[in-house]
Amino acid sequence: MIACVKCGKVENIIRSGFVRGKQRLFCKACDVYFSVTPPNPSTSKKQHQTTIIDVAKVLGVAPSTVSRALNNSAEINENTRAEIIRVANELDYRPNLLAQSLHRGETHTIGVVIPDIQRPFFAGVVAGIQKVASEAGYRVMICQSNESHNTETLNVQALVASRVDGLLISHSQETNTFEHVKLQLKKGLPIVHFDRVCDELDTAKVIQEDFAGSFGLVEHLILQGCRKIAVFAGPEDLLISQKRLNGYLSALKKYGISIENELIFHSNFKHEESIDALNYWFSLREKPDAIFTIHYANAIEMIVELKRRAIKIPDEIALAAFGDDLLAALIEPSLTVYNQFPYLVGQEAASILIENIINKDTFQPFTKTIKGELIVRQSSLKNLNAN
Amino acid sequence: MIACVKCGKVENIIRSGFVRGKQRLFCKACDVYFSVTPPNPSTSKKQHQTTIIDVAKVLGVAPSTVSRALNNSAEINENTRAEIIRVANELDYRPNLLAQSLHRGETHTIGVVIPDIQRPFFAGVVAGIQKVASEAGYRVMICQSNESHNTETLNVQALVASRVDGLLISHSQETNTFEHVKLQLKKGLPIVHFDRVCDELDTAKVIQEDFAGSFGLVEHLILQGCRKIAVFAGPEDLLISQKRLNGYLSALKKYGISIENELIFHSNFKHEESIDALNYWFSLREKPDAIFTIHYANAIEMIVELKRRAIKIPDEIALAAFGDDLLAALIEPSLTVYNQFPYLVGQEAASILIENIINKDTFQPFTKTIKGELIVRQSSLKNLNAN
DNA sequence: ATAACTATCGGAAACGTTTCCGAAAACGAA
DNA sequence: TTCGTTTTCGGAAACGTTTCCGATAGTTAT
Repeated sequence: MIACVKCGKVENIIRSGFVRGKQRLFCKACDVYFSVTPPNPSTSKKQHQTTIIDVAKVLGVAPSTVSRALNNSAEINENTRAEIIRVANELDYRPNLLAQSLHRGETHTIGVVIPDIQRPFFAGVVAGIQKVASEAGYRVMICQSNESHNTETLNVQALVASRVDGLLISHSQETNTFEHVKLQLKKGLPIVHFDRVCDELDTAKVIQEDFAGSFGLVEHLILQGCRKIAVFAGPEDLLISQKRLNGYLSALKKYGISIENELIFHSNFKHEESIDALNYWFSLREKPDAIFTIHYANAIEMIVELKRRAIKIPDEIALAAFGDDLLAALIEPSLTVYNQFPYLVGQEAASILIENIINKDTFQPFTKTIKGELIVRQSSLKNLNAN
Repeated sequence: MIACVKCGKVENIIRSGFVRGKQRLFCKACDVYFSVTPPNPSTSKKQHQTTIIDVAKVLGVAPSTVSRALNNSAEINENTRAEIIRVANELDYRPNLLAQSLHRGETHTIGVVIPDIQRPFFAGVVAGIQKVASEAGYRVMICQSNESHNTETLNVQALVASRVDGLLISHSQETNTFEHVKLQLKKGLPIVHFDRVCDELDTAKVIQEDFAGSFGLVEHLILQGCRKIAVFAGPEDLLISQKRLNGYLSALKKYGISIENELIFHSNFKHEESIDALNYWFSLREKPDAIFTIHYANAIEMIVELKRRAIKIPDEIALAAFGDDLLAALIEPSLTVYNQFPYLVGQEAASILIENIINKDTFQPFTKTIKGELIVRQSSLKNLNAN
């Protein structure tokens, strides 16, 4: 028979139901309800990371004293501090950043949303981001959208839940509405866009010379004597595709070359589409004498296919592409490209975001353009080959 | 004149020093000390992420009620739950994972330490890791050691401070002592090694067939008629280099080919060393007729250099390498390789780690070997070219 | 009417860390 | 000795969330 938790007597106890799998009792004398608590299971000493409380116990001081010692406070005796630091090192104390960040209201973590880490451009950007972040004492949390708007939205939500101090975003191909970003911007979260930016949001941006780079590549093809230049573009909604396409159109216009719609092929950058475009263009009565792809991987795919068809590059058809990689230099013929300097893009983006985080109240969003470089290689050198 | 905080009188007040930039006062009547607190600065309503407390205030319920509603508790009325969920969505409530993880004692985050994200092998591994982790509800935090033992140690410490639930580690080239990992293992942190593992630690491991892959590549070269096969190895301390070198040695032995020390070149995988090795080998009285590199990037570098020297591959010298990439297939001559399937390595490693995290008390470390694939390409096909 | 049960809400305390404050001892000046 | 200062420690409360418990109203069975 169970005794009352208040008076200790058993004669006035009646049952009062089962709640949460446990018998509840009522003492009529005291007007008190209570549960029958099972015997305390042996709380085995569980392995865990050392806490400030563990260090404090070893030394017989308060946790606040340990904290002061480890954090350059003036209100700690130097001998006490040295002793605390000694024990903390002995016990391999590592601050719990969860607790620390919860208290401080900042995590020193920046979230990065990119389409695909396996793409050399984005791997390069991430490397640049990590370099700058690391030097500024920030961690980096990377998410991949895999070109899906929905995944991108989930990524943003997960990073917000992790309470990142700021976001670096390069949008997925699919993303054409931006509520998920707008909402966080409104809440005051620092956000910097890079590469695939969004013109309707007042964020800082790091972009490349999409227009000028494109213009320069097409101009170079024109100066090589090309007159029927086909362009393999991306989705019509994708801002960088629009800009690069405009550079193409502008170069044609400058040199008085008429624009032919059948030479403009819109795609989702897929391999099969590279082949489709080639098939289409080579079925025309007048074939193109040059191809410009706005994403270099498609140019690689086309080089492989043209070589398979024994079509001579650049004699029969020249190639030029936006973006660079070691492969572009080593494939034969080597590919004429516009190098975007992804590592530098990453560095700039991280640098601007950190400035935004630190000077949150005064930061004014701006756009930083990273100047790329036209690299002429074998794939477009028609005149040289004419010798 | 300031009044006593206790009795409200001013006549018994004396000064009692300056502490923390503020005047302290003493009331002789009450025997009470206090500071002069400056007027409360206007606490402007600061923008922040919505908390459970915000939702609770809107509805006039307790925070614990909101928590119960959002977490499938049985002790919440369905109407109350629906109302709370409605308001939470309206206010875009996102759980604060810092607080949640602090309470639950787990972060659902796994830490990954790799040498370099820009290396396609590791980018592929990371992609595989992220796939499995994401499906299991885990986040991934990636750190790069940049082949430095010290940076690797700092990475581990940072991840521990972030209270990751487990670690996936591929060691840097420099790392030859493992105290930093042993310490965390002793604290019960789940750890899985992949690729560059450590044999002295009782962790689960995901490895490739270093020996067998190497053996197969060298055997293939021998069957192509090569008899003076040079090997471009890594640092002597690096375990994967040792294993791949052993595969080389074993294949030579199987076919009764004597081992010549000048054909074994140890390096740190640097580009300049690729050139150094070629210079050395071509200065020998008897030049090698094949080269096996244990890291494919060096083979690429050598192909470029040999072509520059107008040395015919594979007629004069064949090449084969450990590791694969698109570039290996597209360079000319295309490179014979052992493909390690990095994405699969990443998937397996993440899968094992998550199992370790979930079944922490019963998990037994084991080693999983990922079977790779020998891919014969142009760089080693001597017999075919003899026609 | 009494006993026993169920449903569901609010409050308290925990997680680890930080920072503010008072307490109290020590010191220096008048 | 009194007044005024400095040093430095411990305690309390905050950060956001979760989970345990009791409180209390309602329901059912005897």
